[in-house]
Order: sequence, then C-alpha cells, then structure tokens
Amino acid sequence: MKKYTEYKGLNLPEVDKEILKFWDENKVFDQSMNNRKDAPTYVFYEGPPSANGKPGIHHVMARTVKDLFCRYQTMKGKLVERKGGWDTHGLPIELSVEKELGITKEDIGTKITVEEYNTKCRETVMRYKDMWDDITVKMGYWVDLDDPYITFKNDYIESVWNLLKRLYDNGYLYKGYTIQPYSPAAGTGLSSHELNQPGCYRDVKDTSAVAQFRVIKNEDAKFLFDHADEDVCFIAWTTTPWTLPSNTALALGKKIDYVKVSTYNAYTGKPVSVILAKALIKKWFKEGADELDFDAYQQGDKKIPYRIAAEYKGEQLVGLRYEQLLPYQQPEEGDAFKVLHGNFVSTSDGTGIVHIAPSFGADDMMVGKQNGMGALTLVDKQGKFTDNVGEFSGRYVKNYKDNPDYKNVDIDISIKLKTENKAFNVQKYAHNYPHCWRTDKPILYYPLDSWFVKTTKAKDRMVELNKTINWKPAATGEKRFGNWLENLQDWNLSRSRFWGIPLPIWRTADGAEEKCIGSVADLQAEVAKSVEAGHMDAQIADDFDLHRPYIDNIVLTSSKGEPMKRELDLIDVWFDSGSMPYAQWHYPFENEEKFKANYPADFISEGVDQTRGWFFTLHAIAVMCFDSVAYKNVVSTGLLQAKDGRKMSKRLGNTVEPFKALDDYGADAIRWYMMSNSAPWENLKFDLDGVEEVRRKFFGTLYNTYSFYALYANVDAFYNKETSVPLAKRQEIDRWVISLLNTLKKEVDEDYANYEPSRATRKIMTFVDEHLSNWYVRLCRRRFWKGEKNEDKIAAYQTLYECLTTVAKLMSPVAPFFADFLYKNLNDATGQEAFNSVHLADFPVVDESVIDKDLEQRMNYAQRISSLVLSLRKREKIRVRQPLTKILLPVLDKAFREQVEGVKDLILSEVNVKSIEYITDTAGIITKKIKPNFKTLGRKLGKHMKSAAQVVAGFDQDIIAQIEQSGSYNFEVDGESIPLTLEDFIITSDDIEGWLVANDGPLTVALDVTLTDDLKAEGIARELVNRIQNIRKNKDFNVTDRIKVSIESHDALKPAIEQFGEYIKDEVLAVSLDLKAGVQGAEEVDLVDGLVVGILVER
RNA sequence: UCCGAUAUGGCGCAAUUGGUGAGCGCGUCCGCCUGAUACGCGGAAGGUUGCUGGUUCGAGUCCAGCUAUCGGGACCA
Repeated sequence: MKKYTEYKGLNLPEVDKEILKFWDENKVFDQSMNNRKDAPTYVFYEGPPSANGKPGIHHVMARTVKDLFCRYQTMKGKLVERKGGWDTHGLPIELSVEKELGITKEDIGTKITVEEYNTKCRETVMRYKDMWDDITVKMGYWVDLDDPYITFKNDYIESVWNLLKRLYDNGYLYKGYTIQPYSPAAGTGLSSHELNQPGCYRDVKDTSAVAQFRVIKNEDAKFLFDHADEDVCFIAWTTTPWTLPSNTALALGKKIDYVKVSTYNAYTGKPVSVILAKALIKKWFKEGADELDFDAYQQGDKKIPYRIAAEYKGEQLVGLRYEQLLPYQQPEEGDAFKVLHGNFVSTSDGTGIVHIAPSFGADDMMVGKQNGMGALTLVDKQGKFTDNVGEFSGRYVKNYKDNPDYKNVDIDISIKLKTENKAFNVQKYAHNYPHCWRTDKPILYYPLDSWFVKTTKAKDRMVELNKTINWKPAATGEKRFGNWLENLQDWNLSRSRFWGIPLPIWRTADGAEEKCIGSVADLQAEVAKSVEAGHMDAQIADDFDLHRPYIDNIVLTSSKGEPMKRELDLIDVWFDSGSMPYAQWHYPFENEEKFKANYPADFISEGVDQTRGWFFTLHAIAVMCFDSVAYKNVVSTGLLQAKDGRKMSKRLGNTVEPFKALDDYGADAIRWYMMSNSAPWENLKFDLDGVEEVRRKFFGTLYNTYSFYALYANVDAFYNKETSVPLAKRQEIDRWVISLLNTLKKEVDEDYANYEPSRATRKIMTFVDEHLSNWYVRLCRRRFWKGEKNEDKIAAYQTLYECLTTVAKLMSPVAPFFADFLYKNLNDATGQEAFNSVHLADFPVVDESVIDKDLEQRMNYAQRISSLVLSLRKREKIRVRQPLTKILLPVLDKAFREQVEGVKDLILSEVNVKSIEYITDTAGIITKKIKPNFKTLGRKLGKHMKSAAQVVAGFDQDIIAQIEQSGSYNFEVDGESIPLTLEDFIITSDDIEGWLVANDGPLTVALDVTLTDDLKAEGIARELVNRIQNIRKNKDFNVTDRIKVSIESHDALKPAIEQFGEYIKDEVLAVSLDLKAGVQGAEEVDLVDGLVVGILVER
C-alpha cells in the first residue's frame, strides 16, 4: 500500500520542478484538453508578445491572469484551447536591428539591401524565444507553443490581406494625408516613438512674429469699424514665421473675450486697431500706455499709447474675413482667409488668436478640414520654399544643409512684414522644440501621404457593440475605452518602413486606377494578366514571400494596360495583432469550422495600456469586417510597479528579475501574491517580502496541515477506504468545517466566474489559515493521535481529507504546482479519484444541504467566547494550563443559550475551564447598555434620528429592562408616537457586578478565577505533561514511543502526581511515572513561578 | 490641457454598496499557546479616511471644486 509522502520541509521551487517533470512526462496539459474534446468551448485569445525583448516580471502577472481563468474553465468542464502567438513585425524590431548593424533608415536599400535587412529582422525577432519559452514553462503558464501563430508567416499575411480587402471593398480604406513630424534633413517622417527619445525636445531661440491680418470691411464686419478709413487687424503670434505665406485661416475661441485696441504700429507709426484676447493686453502693451496722449505720439517712442475701443465675444468674430497676409499663392480649393473657432485656442500664450497653416500643424489641419478650408504647402520635402514664393523661392526655412552663409528666413520675412505695415511685434523667443534624433536639425510638421481606415464610419456600431462586452474593471470599458471610441479619429495605417505586412494596393502612376489584393490567388491572377501585358516576365510561386522587397517587384496591369505599382507603405503592426482571431487559423482560406467554433473569444486579458492597442484593433476589425465583437469578457490588468510605487526601470535599479524570483520563491507564491494582494486591474506594488509572507502564511500553513494529516494518517493507515461516516454522526466541529468548506466552494466558484481572483484567493487563505488550521485542526488534534481508529477518528480523517482535496482544487487555477502536489500526495495514496492530476479534476460542486449558517454562527460564538476568556486570563496572569472552575455568560436571547450549549465542550477545552454558568438578569447583577440600531431605526425616524439617539443614550437600566420584557417602545416626537420594536435597539451586557468581565460586541464573559488546591494540582500536572512532551520532542522520540518518566521529588509536585498520575502517564504515553529523590541524568526544567524540577525521560 | 484610475495608521490592503466605537495583515514592543520545522492567540503603540464645501437624521462610501501620484491622449501656435 502506498503511504502518504512525508516531507522534511516545504520547498516550493522543488515542488515546481517535481510537478513540471510530472506534467511533462504525462502530458497533463494535453490530457486536460483531450478529456474535454467534445465539451463546449471556452475561447481564449493570446495577445502575442514580441520575442524581441526579454520577458519581465510584469509578464508573469499578466499571464497568471490569463492562465488561471483558462484552468478554471477547464475544471468547469469546458474545452479551453490556448493557441500561442508571436508578434514579429514593427518599429522596435527595426530599430534594434538598425542599432545592431550601425545603420540608419536611409542606409536601407543603399548600404544594405532590403532583402538583407529583412532577413536580419526575421532572425532577430525571435531572439529571446528560448527565454520566453523558459519562463512560460517555469511560471506554469499553459499555452500551446508547439503550433503558435506567427505574424510574419505568409499564411498570416494572406489572412490580413483578406481583411484589408474586405475593408477596401466596403469603402473603409482611403488615401489622404496627415501632418506628421518630418525631418527634412533626413528626408523621413518620424514616429512618435522617435520623437520621444531623450534629448529630442530642446530649448531654442527663434524669431517670433505677431502679424497683423487686415479685416475685410464687408456687411458682417461693419460693427468692428468706428470710421470709414479705420485699419482693423487681427493679430496672431507665431514662432515659425516661415509658415505665414501658407496661412489660410485664423482661429480663436468662441467663449474667449476679445477687445479692439486703438494704437500705433511700432514699426511704421501708423494708427491701427488690433483685435486680441482681453486677457493678453498686458502682454503686448506697456503699463500706463493707455493713459498717454494719442496726439503726442511720435514714431519711435518707447511707450505707444493705446485705448480699448470695444469688446467682443469670440463668437461674434467667427466667420469674418481678412486679407491674405503674403499673397504669393492662392489655395486651389476651399474657402480660405476666414476666422474660425478652434477648441484648442487658449489665452496662455500669444494673442488668443492662432495663425492657421493647415499643412504645417496637426491642429491646423484638423480645424481646416472641419471648416472646409483650403491649404497651402509652400515648402517642399527638402525643407525649402517652393518656386512660387516670390523672393523667398528656393530658400531653406531652416539651415538644413549646414550652409555657413545661411540667412535666416524667419528674420527676412519679419523684416518684410515690418516694412509692409503687417508686423505688430517681432522678437526673439525661447521655447522647446523637437529635433530629429539623427541629424540634430529641427523637425517640421509636414503633410505626408497615408492610407487610412475610416474607423469613424463604424464609430456608432463600435460604441454600441462595446456595451455588450464585459469589461473588468467596468470603468475601463465604459469610460476609458468608451470615451476613446466616442472621439475616434480615422486610423492611420501607413508606415514607411521595411519589415512588416505590405499594403496590398497597386496603383497606376496617375492614381486613376487602383487594385486591392485579397489573397495570393488573386495576386497570381493579376500577375498572369501582367505577364500577358508584358509588365512582368513570369508568374510568381505559390510560396512567394509576401514581404518587401519581393512584393515591390510585382507590377500589375491596369484595364488600359498601364503598369501599376504597389503603394510602398507597410501597415501598422497593430493591425497584425488585431487580425489574430482570423489569421491564426489562416481564415478564410482554411479552417473555416475551427474559426467559427473559436469566434468570438470568451476571454482576453492584457495590460491596460492595450486599451488603445490590441483591445481596440481587435474590436475595430471585428466590427468593421464581421459586425461582431471579438471578445465577450476582457480583463485589463494594471501596472506592475516597484515596491516604492515607482516604475520599474533598469536605470533606477529597482527591477525584479523574473527568473531569479521564480527560482527563489517558486511560481505559486508569486502568482498567489499577485492575485491576492489586490484586484488585477489595480496597480501592484511588487514586493518580494510580500511573496515571502504568502509563502509562509498560506503555503506554509497548508503544507503543515497536510504534514499533520500525513503523519497520523500513515500511523493509522487511513486511506479513506472506510465507508464515509454520515455527517449526522460526525462531531459538531466536523459539520462546521464542512459547512464552511461548501460556502467556500460556492463563493470561490462565483468569484472565478466573475473574474475576481483576489476575492477568491483571499477567501481560500482565510479558510485555510483561520478555520482549517487554527481552529479545526488545532481543536481536533487529539482526535488524530489519541486512541483507537474508531468511527470518530475516521470521521476526523475524512473531514480533513475532504477539506484538503477540495482546497487543492479550489486553489489550483492560481497555484497550479502546489495544488497538484497536494492533490497528488493525497489522491495517489487513497486512489479516491481517477485523475492523476488536480488539473484533470472537476471543479468542486457545492452541496447546499450541508451549509448550516446557524452552526457557523455557533462556532463563531465559540471562537469569540474563547478569545474573551483568554484575554481575561491574560489580564489576571493566569496561564492557560491552569484549569479554572467556571465561566459566567449573560444570556443574550433564547437561541443564544442553545447555541453556546452546542459548542460548550469546545470552549471549555480550548480555554481550560470546567463549566459554563448562564445568567439571566433576574439577579439584577448585569449592567446593560443600549444603543439605537441605526439601520432599522433610521428608516423609521428619518430626521428625528438625532434626537432619538440622545433620548436612547439617556435610558437607564429600568427602561432597558422594560424594553426587553415588552419588546416594544413608543417613541414620542413632535406630538407623534412612533412604535419601535426590540429590533430597533442593540442591547448589550456591559458589566457583571463583582466579576471580571470582557466584552466583544454583544458578547460578555465573566471568569471565576478562584483557585482551589485541586485546581492547582491539576495545573501542575498539565505543566508536567507539557515539559515531558517537550523533552520527548527534543530527544526525537517517535510519537508512538512508550516512555519511562522519573521526576526529582518535590513537595509541590506530590498532590499533582497523586491525583493526576494516571492522566499524565496517559497523555505522554508513559509506562511508568516515578517521583523519587536523586534521579540520575535528569533535566532541570522551570515548571511554574520559579519552581525548578528535574525530569528524566527514557525510552 | 483633456480623459481615466488612485488617495484609508510606518508599509500593503478591507469596510456587506449610505447605518455610526474605521477592520485585517506586515512591521515594532510585551506576554502566551503549540504532540504541527507552520501558524496562531492576548495586550500595547499607531487614523481629523488627501483638502474644502455640499446633500442627508447619518458620509470612508453620494455630489461639486481643488491637490497629489500614476497611466493614456492632445498640444507646445
């Protein structure tokens, strides 16, 4: 017969290794799915990590969340397949390759071929795959890594193309332009990633100009003019005067207050009325100048007089027209040179009126688009003015070429404005401006061609379907994600890079005809036509690599036989990962059934930073292509911070190395700590001390409970083969713990089902720690080691066994290693269940019939009463081994006495007292306290509550007794009489005259501390038992060894030995107990109050 | 500047959804139990629940405003 394995101590990392070996050898993960082959599915999507970076401790957190719900659902009888995946494209990979090769973007295609470069990317992208595989295994994350989806595979790309084609066909793809950071010196757009590199934003001094835009005097503008020849101008500030020739609008704020100020132009001395924000007058006019005499002004005076002539709301000015400032070019389309409202306009800088050049600012373009403005782009991609800008034509707007003779265009433009009476103010201005990280030159914002997904078209549907998704936490879905959807912009899909999925769109040179390709077969069909038309030499192979540069060599043919070239862009990598529900199965080209059975996902989980990332792209593609959600439940996990609450970073040296942490503490302690510390969506301050605490308190206790069980079950050869003792025949405490266990099953089940792992883990901890170990086992110890293997003992074993196996199952989703270790140790010995792993077992089903809330209440009384008695003992300095005669207990209500009687023996043995005496108040010795029950009384009395509370506080003992007896009380207020019942009051015993009392809520306990000689003798006997047991233990005797005890004679011991000798012998398994003088080799032991005795214990 | 989250003893977290001495764990100090290499128990110290107002008989909880931290976005004319 196999025995329960007994261990020398708990070593969680060892447990991990042992269990991993077992899982591996028995293919337990496979089994857990194969067993459920025909079961309903629970679909999980794995968000693909990039193996280009090393895994961190936060990945352990994110993946614990994923793993635990998949394991839970498997135990609930679902088939949960977990296809892994790798994100393999994207800028971080390209940048790391560039860095490694010591090249820049411009070198690709010149110093190194695109082919070589992409080969390098393909090699690099899986650089840390081994490390990822390693951590996946070590942390116990069950995911299928044998057959993962990989985004750079042709099949995957083909599926993505299919999605793009669907979008294209439904009018979701269009070509437009956006304003992006652009480096003329490098000739390339910059990503926000590149822009956020340290040192990118620098303080520089530029020439800033406030220009005067002359208002056109028409019907609408009439109200601005006080006299016919008044010169009224809007003034707007810019730090980039080179954008002024491209100005097409002005923006102001509707709600901002503006003023018209009469003054003189500082450079020409001509009178002028300028309009600016009221709040900014002080910025542009000298103090006291509003009191100067206008007529006395001479050109060149330092102080220029001014007067506020009128005041307007921004709203009144919207729609007015002005003369073009520098009329070199007219915009080809749109309604330009108008005043618009812009919600970004503030009065913190400038004049409260913003110069708008739609080609050179993102806000500018947005406001221009919204108002149908035209645009002027009078600077080319080299950063110089185009040919049609008069005297400035061909000049660089910044010194991009390091020309030593470079003349600042901003200054020259400013001079021109001054001489033409168009400059209100020109000065140097220091500000923070982004620079290109490669060339160190200032960037400029420039319109670049891009392909867009018209997500705005599907916005309403996305919002609607989002409401059907269960977000954890809800606020992330409703607010964060919901708001994001409400303010949706079109999705810029284009990336001007090399390693990624190419945009499958071909165009003729004039853009008149374009084709979007949705599959390799489509492409081949088009290539066939092209070969016929003579644009290509040969058909492409079936396994033609769809990446650049090969794809760029494909030239298609238009309906008119013109060559069509591919649009050179790649698509945003977020589209790659958002396509995984389809592309992981190569849908729709293969696996249609598989796809349908696995769509949409029941559950996904990633970090909250994915709200605008993967969560969005999954949702957007699903809504636009399939009018469906992509996932039904989503848990967005919080950030993992260092223990000081700061971000973990290598620079601060506060990172936690995941492999070391796993090696030191084992996966379970870390997983359990992460889940129990706070809800997964809260930020977690990760502290290894907390992991250690979990290990000690939870796993240590549970392990020890098992050890205790194993020790005695082996002695008694208990393998749970006996008929189960009916609950009715078991002790009260057995029924109690089984009742709690079933409550636990129920609640933990609900918590897991509701994606609330911290609630579940905390409840399991409380059960194991407080109830099972420190109450059940503690109080039942004797049943396990005393006496014969009778029914009561079997009942105890059966009860504990059930608790342990059930806990193993309940905890297994979060702590898969230890749970299996525990389960196997138990089940392998008993063979009770057919499963050889807890992960193949079913989730425990609650038995409502054994949940007895009354019993739980009783036991709660027992625990609290015991605790009160112990506190009294402490106060009186009477040790627990000293028996006492009785406890006095005031009776709270009728049920109370009965309830306490049910657990009386437990209390008495726990606190070492002989009896309980109940007292009712007939003797008048109990002082009572009364308090309103706010919850019930508040509803009845409402605003009279306050006065009622005062009245109640004034009740004396007589009134309290009266209320208790009659069970009712009439509260008089404002001539009104409100009947109250006993329920509306909380009456507690406060004191018992002449006794030592302690209180805990309604409970009051008094203790009789009189010590008789008999009690003293018994106390000494108990002390002796304790000392002898300690000696046994120190001598490493087996718990079953019989011993001989000799004690050095002492008067104080005689009564104890005489009266309780048999008791002592029985307790310590002694065959003899002698009290004699001159014991050889006795141990000196401090017994009580400085009484030292010599004891000899022999086998 | 906008959006979101968070704010409770030294630290980490609770508080049954508005009901009244604000709990638990860690840590510190004193004491105890242990036939279980684990845990626990009793006691002590430690709180104006970020601030200010409001609603209410009653607010840690609801509302408004503010502050701080974190995250995300926009912008830096």
